[in-house]
Amino acid sequence: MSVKVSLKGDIKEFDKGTSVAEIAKSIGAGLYKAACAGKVNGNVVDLRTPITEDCQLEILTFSEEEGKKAYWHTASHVLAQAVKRLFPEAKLAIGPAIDNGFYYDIDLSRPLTQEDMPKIEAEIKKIIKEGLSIERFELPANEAMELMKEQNQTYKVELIAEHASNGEAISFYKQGEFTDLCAGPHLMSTANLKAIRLTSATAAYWRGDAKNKALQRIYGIAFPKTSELEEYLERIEEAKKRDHNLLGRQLGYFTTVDYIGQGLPILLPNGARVIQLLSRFVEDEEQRRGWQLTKTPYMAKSDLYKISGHWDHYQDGMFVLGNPEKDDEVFALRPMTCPFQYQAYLSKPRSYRDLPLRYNETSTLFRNEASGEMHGLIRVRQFTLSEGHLMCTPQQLEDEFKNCLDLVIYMLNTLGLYEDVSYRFSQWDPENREKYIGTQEQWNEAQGTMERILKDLDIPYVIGVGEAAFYGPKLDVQIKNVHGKEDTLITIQIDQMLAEKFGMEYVDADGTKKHPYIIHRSSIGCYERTLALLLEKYAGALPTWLMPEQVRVLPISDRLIDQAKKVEAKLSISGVRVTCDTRSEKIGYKIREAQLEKIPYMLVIGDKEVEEGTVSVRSRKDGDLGSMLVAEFLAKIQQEIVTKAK
RNA sequence: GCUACUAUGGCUCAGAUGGUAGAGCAGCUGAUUCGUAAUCAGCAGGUCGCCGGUUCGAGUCCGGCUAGUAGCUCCA
Repeated sequence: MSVKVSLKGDIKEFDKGTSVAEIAKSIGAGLYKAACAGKVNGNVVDLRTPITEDCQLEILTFSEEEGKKAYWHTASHVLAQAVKRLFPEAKLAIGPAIDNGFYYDIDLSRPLTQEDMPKIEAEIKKIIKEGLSIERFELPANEAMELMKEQNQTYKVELIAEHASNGEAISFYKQGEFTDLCAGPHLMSTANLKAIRLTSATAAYWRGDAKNKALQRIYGIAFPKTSELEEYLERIEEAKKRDHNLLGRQLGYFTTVDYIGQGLPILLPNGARVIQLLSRFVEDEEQRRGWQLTKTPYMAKSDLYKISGHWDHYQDGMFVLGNPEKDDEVFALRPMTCPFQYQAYLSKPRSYRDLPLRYNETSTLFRNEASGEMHGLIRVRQFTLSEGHLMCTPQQLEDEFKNCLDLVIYMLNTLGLYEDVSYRFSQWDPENREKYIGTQEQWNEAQGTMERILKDLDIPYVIGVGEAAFYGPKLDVQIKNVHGKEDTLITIQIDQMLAEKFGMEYVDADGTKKHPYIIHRSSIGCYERTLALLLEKYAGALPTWLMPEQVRVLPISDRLIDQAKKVEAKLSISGVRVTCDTRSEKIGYKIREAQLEKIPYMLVIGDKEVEEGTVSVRSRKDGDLGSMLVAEFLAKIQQEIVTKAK
C-alpha cells in the first residue's frame, strides 16, 4: 500500500503510514534536521504524523511562521524540564509559543529573580546537549488524568478535565524523564534546538484571571543559529532606544513628578506644542467633514452616570468626588464624553432632517486606572481624546461608519502610522453578561451590523471576545509599542443602547418617534498616546510639520549674530518655528546639539552667506544640502510643512 | 491591584564586606571667534526618593510608603 504525496509540485510515493519526519529525511538530511512541523493539505501537523492518504505536504522549518511556533513550543518544554530539574516541586501550567518566542507558566514555591535565569539557562543547555528524543503518546482521558495526578500536576488535571468530555484521547510528549500534556507539534529531539535565551521572569495569573493564583512566567526566545539570536537581541536593544518614555523625557516632551501622582505627566513645551498642532489639525479636518465642536463639563453629578450606566458598570474607573454613602450630592470626573454630548442632542427636539448630527470635542478625560497600569504617555489617568458622537438613522449608519473610518485612515496616513496598525473587532462576551447592558438581540444586531460593514469594506481584522464597551461593539485600531505591547490607538463604536437610556429621539418622516443609532469614535486617538507612538515611530525625529522647533539658525561667530537674527526673524514672520543659537560655541558643537535634538533644519550663517544673502542648509537626515537663498529655503520648508511630508 | 527590579547633584552613572559622597555631560565664569556631530581652564552644585527601625555610626542592613520600569490583570 502506498500513498502519493505532492511535495512542492513533485509527486512522490511512500509506504502508507510513513511519517512526515521520514518523508523529510528522504528528501535530505539537511531538511530533516531543520524540519519543525509539517503541513498536510494546509493543516499544521506534528512531524510524527503518519501519512495515510494521498495529500499535499509541506515541510515547515524555522523560516515559516508555523515552523517557528513548533520550534519555540519545544523550547518552552525544555524550559519547563529545566525548571523541573532545579525545582522538583514545580507545578506546570501552560507553555505556548507566542509571536516573539515562548513562555511557560509555572507554580513555584518562591518567585524567580534575575539570578535564577542563568541557572535555568545552563540547565536548558544541558538538556539540549543530552539530545533527548521527543516522543509522542496518547492516553484515554481517565488514564491521562491518573498520570498527571500521580505527578501532582494539578493544573494539568484541570486542563484534562475540560477536554475529557469530548471523548478524544489526550496527547503527551516525553523527552527523557520529562513528560508534558501537550497537543504539539514538536521537534524530534531537544538536540534540534540551538540558541535559547530567557528574557524575563514575571508573575502571571492562572488562566489570566486576577482572582486566581499568580504563577511565575518565564519568557524566552530561541533561534537555530546563535547569530540570529544575537541579531534579535540587538534589534530589541535598538528598539528600546526609541522608547518614548526615554526619548520623551530626554527631548523635553514630558516629565513626571512623584508627588503629583502616577499617570499624571507634565507636558513640557515640546509635548504641549505637538499636541496643540495635532488638535488644531484634527479640529479643522473634522469641521471640514461636517462635525460640530462642543465643549462640555469635566464633571457631573452621579445622576448623569446613573442614567448612562457608568455608575453601575464603570465606577471603579472613575474619580468620584464625595462619599456616595453620606453626601447628598456626589460628583465624578468624566471618564468619557458620551453622556455630556448627548445633552447637546437633547437640547431641543430633533427631526430626521437633523440627522446625521455629528458632534466632536477635544475632550479631557479622567480614568482611575489601577496603579500598576500606568506607562509613560501611553497609559495615564488624565488624557485628552479626539472624541466624537454621531447620531443617525439606521439607514445612515453604514455610510456614516464608513466616513468615520475614512477619517481615521486619513489621520493614520497623515501621521505615517497606517502601516503599523491592525484592526480588532471587539465583541461582547455572552458568558459574562453582567459586564454589559442590553439584550442578546440588541448585541446580535449591533455586532451583525458592524460585521456587515467590515466585510463590505473588506477590512482584515481579528475578533476580540470580551473586548467590547459595556454599551456596544467596537472596531479598534491597534498598534504596538517598542516593547511589542499592543494598545488601542483609535476606536469606532456602534451603540444602540444609550439613546434609549437617555431618551434621545427624533421624529421620522412618518411622524413616529425613534431612537437614533449612535457612533462613538475617535479620529486620531488620545493625544498623549498618539504622541508617544509618534515619538517611537520616528525615534524622536517627528515630521517637520509637527516638530516643536523646525529650524535653528547657527551663526559661525559672534560677529554674525545680527545677520543670523535677521534670518530668524524672516522665517519666524512666515510662521516657521525657528530659534537662533547665539552662544559663543564652535559651529560643530552647535550642529551636534541641534542634531541630537532632531531639529529638521540647521541654517549655518558665515561670512560667505551674509555676502551672498544665502543660508547654508543642513538637514537632520541628509546632512549638508549646500547654500540657497533664504526665500528658496523658506519655500522649501513651507512646502514640506503644508504637505505634512514624513 | 499582583510579581520582580530600580530610586545617589539638571542628565548618565561609580560608590566590595555599614565609618559620614565621586566622575563625565549639562550649568556658571573667563579665555577662544572658529565652516557642518563635542575648544580650553576654573567655579559652583547632593539633608543619597520619603518616613521609621537596627547600630556608637546607615547612601550601604531591615520595614513601610511614594515614584519609575517589565510582565500579568484591566483599558483610549
